[in-house]
Amino acid sequence: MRPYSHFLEQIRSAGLRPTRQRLALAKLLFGGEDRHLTAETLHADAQADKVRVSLATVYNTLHQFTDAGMLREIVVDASRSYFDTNTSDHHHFYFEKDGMLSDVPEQSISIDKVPDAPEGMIIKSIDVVVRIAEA
Amino acid sequence: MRPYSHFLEQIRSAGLRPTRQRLALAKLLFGGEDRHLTAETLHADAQADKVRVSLATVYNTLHQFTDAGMLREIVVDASRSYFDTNTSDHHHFYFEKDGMLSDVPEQSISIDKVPDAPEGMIIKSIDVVVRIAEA
DNA sequence: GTGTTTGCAAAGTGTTTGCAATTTA
DNA sequence: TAAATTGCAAACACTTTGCAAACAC
Repeated sequence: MRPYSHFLEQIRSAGLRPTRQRLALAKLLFGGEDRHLTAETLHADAQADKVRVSLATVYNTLHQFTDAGMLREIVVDASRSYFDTNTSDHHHFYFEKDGMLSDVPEQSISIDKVPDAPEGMIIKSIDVVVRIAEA
Repeated sequence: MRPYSHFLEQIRSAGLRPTRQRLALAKLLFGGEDRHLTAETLHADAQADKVRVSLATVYNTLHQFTDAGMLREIVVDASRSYFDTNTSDHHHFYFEKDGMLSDVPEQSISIDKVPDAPEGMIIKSIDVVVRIAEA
């Protein structure tokens, strides 16, 4: 597990004050394996970990971390926001039945020929979602 | 413009009764060029066309048409549902600034190597969204 | 006539906001 | 102590639902 100071520094360099809540959430988010999450699941994790954080603060923090490039938002469902601690370029399987996300193994998909952005615009990202249903 | 009977038949074959509302919406949806829309925009179009339809019925109809394969739902924004009258396999540009969608020209992008679906599951679709921002 | 569909208003869901109290620096 | 942050509850935007009246067949 990374040292406490790592999270502290990470939060500071995002221009944010390392509050108890942000430190606890950063530890949950970045302290282990990469993960996919929603505000609800992170809030539940915090509670399970006996960390007192309001849902509003979870939302604020998720957005602040996303703006700082520490998280990536994944849009797969019209009614829930997902975030990914892995901000590198990769694609997702979305299991519609249970609302779970997982990464598509890097070598198993590839995009040829990236389209040009219209004049005066830039491509922010190319998001690929492979929707999975039961056979 | 397609004849009235076309829409009537299209709705019937979806197992739905061709009500005044469904006919009017089908005409708006399928009577011209392919289009991208939300419940709100379709509702506004109906009003502009002097068609009295409630927003609830617009939502119901969009889902019924989607289930019947007449529309395709496009997920690009965590807080709004988009639909596309073009149900064939193609990808989208999403302009974050104004919430507009447009098709990616077919030849300008291509997916190599489609990943395998996990055991016992099937790939329902592979959705590609190219997010566009101002330069 | 029977079963389907509509429209309304109410309820629901996930998310954001306003603001006083608290915390950080 | 000045500025940032938190938590609550209220507000929000979009969508769904319950149900009586209207409609299709």
